[in-house]
Amino acid sequence: MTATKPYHHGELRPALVAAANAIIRESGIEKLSMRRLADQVGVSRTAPYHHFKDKNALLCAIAEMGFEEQNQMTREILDDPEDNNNEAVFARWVRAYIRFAHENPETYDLMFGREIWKGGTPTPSLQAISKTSFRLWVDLVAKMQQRGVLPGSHSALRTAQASWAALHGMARLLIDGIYVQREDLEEIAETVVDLLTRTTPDSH
Amino acid sequence: MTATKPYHHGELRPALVAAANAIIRESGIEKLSMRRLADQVGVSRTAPYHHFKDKNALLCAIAEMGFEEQNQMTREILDDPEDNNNEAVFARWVRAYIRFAHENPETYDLMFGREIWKGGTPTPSLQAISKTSFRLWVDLVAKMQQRGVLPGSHSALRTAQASWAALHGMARLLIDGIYVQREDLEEIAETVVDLLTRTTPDSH
DNA sequence: AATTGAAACTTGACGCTGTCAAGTTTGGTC
DNA sequence: GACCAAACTTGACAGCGTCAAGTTTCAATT
Repeated sequence: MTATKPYHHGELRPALVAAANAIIRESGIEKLSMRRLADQVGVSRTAPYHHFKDKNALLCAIAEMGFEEQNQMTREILDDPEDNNNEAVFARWVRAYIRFAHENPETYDLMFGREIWKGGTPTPSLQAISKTSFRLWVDLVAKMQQRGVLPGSHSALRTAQASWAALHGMARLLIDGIYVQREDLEEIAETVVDLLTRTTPDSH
Repeated sequence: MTATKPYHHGELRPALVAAANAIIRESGIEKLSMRRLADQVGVSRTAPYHHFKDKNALLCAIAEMGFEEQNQMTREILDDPEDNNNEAVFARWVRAYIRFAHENPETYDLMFGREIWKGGTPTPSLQAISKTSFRLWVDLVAKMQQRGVLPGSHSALRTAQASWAALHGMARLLIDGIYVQREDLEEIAETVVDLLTRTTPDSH
């Protein structure tokens, strides 16, 4: 084993992302600083700037990973071969979405929060993947409309926007802990699903 | 006019709040610093600390004002004497909520955002007024349930939590500008209202 | 095998931040 | 007129993002 640490780290970029993820997971985004991060990985303060233009760029990279994970999750549900059960798919997705937000609150904040989308400047690639992510959601909504699980009274896009807003609001409720006891969240999610999926009286 | 500025400002606290509000309105929360604020008002860096324990306390005070404004808005709609029109009240409230978020995005962020509720420590008085605010919302939801505008399938509390999540999600959509063109927002709001207010088939 | 150029990394510095400690000025009360 | 508490100031410290200039290393060309 090479005891003397080499000048070149060799795997700095992935190491940085991993360490950054660990920090935000354990201490929150506000505790993540470029200097602390560099320290943790064992390089000098400015070394990270050779792999990320900005702190913003670093945060975007983390958010991007979050979208990748979430998209994969969505695709699994969308492409489930033995998806005979019309009703359950939508509820399953909602549960999965909330679970993701619950298990990765800080990443979720980066993905959808002010830090990047308002304060900072989302990377082109981040914009791209978030767009893809939403498109997947629209697809799923359209499918649910065809099945009569979601009402077809508005376009798939509008319905997707409206229902995603509901989901996002719940995630925020969960993460920020306002207006809600954490134990109640599951029941609230159920309520949201019920409110959204009540098909119109003209079913048949 | 007293040309030589006196040692005691006399109205520092309100002046600070006003200046802080102006700063966040024009430049966003991230541009608000205690030093810049003090500078703007014309006092030394640490003068504000005699009126606010913390930066956090200052932010809480601003958020509190936001809740006061919003609560007054809610009460006006709740207590409207000539409220004959069952349907419209709910939609009106939703529009008002979204308008508030649209016109005071930075204040809205403070009221419900991470900065205070996760990062910082909400003042007791802020907690109190936000609780009041939510209670008003539950009251309105209960009223709407009695009128059959909102479904009574779940308790007023759950329904309020779920529907508020939808509203909050829309506000975030609007403010952060993700997944949505600003012009579409009105139509999306309408969609949300439609989704929530479709009364169940068992109306009578 | 030596040279060269780019990439990875370091140290130093600047201006910004929140806030603590200690000192100064002021207005009101006994 | 003395005194005290409140309002306010200056100085200081540690931390932040990041730019500029220097050093080390690796890999490819000659």
